[in-house]
Formats: sequence, structure tokens, C-alpha cells
Amino acid sequence: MTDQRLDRRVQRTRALLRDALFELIHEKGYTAITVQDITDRANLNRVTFYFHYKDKDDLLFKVMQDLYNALTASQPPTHSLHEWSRQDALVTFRHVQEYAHLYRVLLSEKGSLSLVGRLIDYFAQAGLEKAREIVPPDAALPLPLEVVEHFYAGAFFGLVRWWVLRDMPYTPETMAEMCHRLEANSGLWTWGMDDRDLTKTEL
Amino acid sequence: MTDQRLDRRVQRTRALLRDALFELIHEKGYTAITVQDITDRANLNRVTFYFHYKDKDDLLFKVMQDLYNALTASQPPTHSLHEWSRQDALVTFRHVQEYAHLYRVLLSEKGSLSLVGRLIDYFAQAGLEKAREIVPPDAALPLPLEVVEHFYAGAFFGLVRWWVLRDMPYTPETMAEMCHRLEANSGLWTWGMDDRDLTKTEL
DNA sequence: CTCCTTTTTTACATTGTGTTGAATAATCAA
DNA sequence: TTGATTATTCAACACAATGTAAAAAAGGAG
Repeated sequence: MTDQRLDRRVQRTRALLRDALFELIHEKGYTAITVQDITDRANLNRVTFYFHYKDKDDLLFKVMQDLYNALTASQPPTHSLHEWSRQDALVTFRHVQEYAHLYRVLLSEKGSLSLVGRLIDYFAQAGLEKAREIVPPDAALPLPLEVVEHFYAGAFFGLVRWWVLRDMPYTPETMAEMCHRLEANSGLWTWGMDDRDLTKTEL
Repeated sequence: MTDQRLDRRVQRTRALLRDALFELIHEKGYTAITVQDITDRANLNRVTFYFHYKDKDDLLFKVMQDLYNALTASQPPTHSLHEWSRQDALVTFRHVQEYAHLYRVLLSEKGSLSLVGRLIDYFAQAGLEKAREIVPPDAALPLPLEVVEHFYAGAFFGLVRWWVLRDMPYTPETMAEMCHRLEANSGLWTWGMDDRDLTKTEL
């Protein structure tokens, strides 16, 4: 994770900024935070912030990207679309639970729409790639894959958002199971698709 | 729409502010707009803005609320859940198309998360109320209604967002049809639910 | 016309941004 | 350890935007 080639001061500074950001998000929401706040909390000069990041959003994205990379890197590879969707949902719900205090703010009205947009697009992209691996390229699809994936990406986002804003009334396992049922019973996977049952197709 | 009991100056001022907001959203995105910009464009004094609205968000919400109220007021009532979902989607896609230049910005990374949150919650709430009208209160549901509705609310949002950010490659009719198929084939309506086919239940 | 409300004008204090140039301090590489 | 490099600090600046105030001017309602 921590690049050894990086100056220790840089590593220390970025960690301090990240921790300060997390604390402040927790305390007063994201939009209310200023660069001043962050550097004050981190006990760093404000100029130092601009040495590393363009602005508040830049910091947030790089920090969240690190978080998410750490998450996905620890995921075992899956081979069926069915299995992938189940696994992926579970891992994501657990991740969100671990950083619940962050997501509770970042998905609320005091959060960041650019982050939300990136999340949805990421979900859709991941689903699209998985689907393309499995669906034969010349298959006659009832609906454009892109449409289907953005439907499910939004659905998944809606579920995560509801869950975390309602203070996570179910376990990640239960949520993943409900999500899985909602997805499995629907759309692409139950339609004809050349009469192949994709849910059981292994690569 | 326009309250006759309201001073003409007030009506004029609010309309000018609304139009200025729309123009500016179109030109430079929402987040980049300042109160200064709005009043400059509207040819009004900045103080006048604060006489009517608390801040930029306050203006946006009240304006969008008017838009949406005008939309829903013009909708004919529906009686079956199936029919409602189909009609509602179509009306919403048409509405979004009409104000595409607004939504293209408001749903992009330069938009407003609080507006997005309100939209999703509105979709979920509307679906919930319709479902409660129809589902018998003592029915044993396979999943909590709230979960199901937030799944579909997010899905619908994901679809609308994808559509408008991709410059609306399909007609509202096609989108509503695709949305309808994705919903109809899934989850709640295809499960047992005491073996009643809710999709054909009239009130 | 007269009262009442809205709008303007001018002004002020406050906060935050983004960037400077020079001084200082920490780290790295050899 | 030394010397070069790089990160951080400090002080300061110009700028943009917010939110509020009091008094004057303009406009609409009855």
C-alpha cells in the first residue's frame, strides 16, 4: 500500500490529512469542511495542503480510491456471473459497514454527488465487464446491456444508500441476500437469451 | 400556479431569479453559480435575493418543487400498480426530457446531491404508498417493502441518470417500456405473495 | 391619495480561496 | 556524515463571495 519510494514526510502528511478529513466528515459533514479546517486539525500549514492536493474534492477522491482499491484487491476472483454478483454485494456491504460513519455522511444530503456518480458508474462498469465476459457477443439481447447494468447499478446504490442512512438495520449478509434475490429474479437473467441459462454458465 | 394574492413585484422577482438560475445552470453548472451571478443575471440587487431565499439551494429546491408539482398535478390517476408504474415512468421520462438541460447538470458531478436524495426518496415513497394500497396489510412478504421500493427507486434513478447523461439516446416511450420490463420481470411481483397475481389486481 | 411592502443603495465585517517568495527543516543518497 | 534535494513553514497578498444592516426610493393595493 504505502509506496516505499515516497518521502516519509509525504506519507506522514497525507495520512494526517486523510485522518483529519475523516474526523471532520464525521463531525460536521463533508460540504461544511474547509481546507482551513483540515489543515488546522492535521496540524499542518494550509500551504502544505495545496502542495499535495488541488482542493477538497481531490483529497476525498484519492482517499476513497485508496479505500476501495484496498477492498477490491482483497477480493477473491469469481467465475460465474451469479456467484460474482452475490460475492460482490456482500463484500461491498461489509466495506460500507466498516466505514459506515463516512458513508453515512457522504451519501446524505451533506455528501458529494461526484462521489455518488463515480460509485454508480463503477458498479455499472463492473457489471458490464462481467456480463460481457459471459454473454456471447452475437447474442440477441432483449435490452441493451448498458441499460440493464445502469438499472442494477442504480438499484444497488439505492439499497446501499437506504441501508446506511437507516443505520444498517440488517447484517451485510442479509442485505447481500436480499439484493441477490431482487436481482436474480429479474430482467436479463430470467429472459430467454437464446434459451441458455446464464446463471449456471461457468467460464 | 401564480398566486394572485402575491404582490406583482414578488412574482416578477421570483420569476427573474428562477430564469436566471436556469440560464446559469445551463451555462456553467450548478455548483459554480454564486448568488452574485444570479442577481446580476436577473438584474436585481443581491439583497433582494436574501429577501426571498435563504441561499442558492433554497432557490433550487423551491423552483424544482414547483416544476415537479406542475408535473404530478397533470397526471391522471391510475388504479393498478402495474399500470401506475408504467404511466409514472413515462410521465417522468417526458418531464426529464422537457427539462433536459437542467437535469443534465443537476444529475452530473456538478449537480446537487440533496436534490438527488430527495428524488430517490420521492420515488421510493410513491412506490411504497402505491404498494400499500394494494398489498394486503397482513400479507407475508418475502422482503420488507421498504427494501424493495428503495431498490426500484434507485434503479429508476440509475436509468434516468444514465439516459439524460448520455443525451437521451431513446425516446421516453422506449425508456418507459424498458424500465417497465426490467421491473415487471423482477422481485416482488413475480414471487408467491399468497399466490395472488398482484399485477392484475384492480382496486 | 395613502399606507404598506418590496427593492435599492451603500456599507461593513467575516470567511475562505489560491498563490507568492523566502526561510527553515527533514529526508535521502552516497 | 555530508551535501543535495525536497517538503514544510511563515507571512503576506489579492480576490471573491457571503450574510447582514439601516435608510432611502419605488411600486402596488385598496
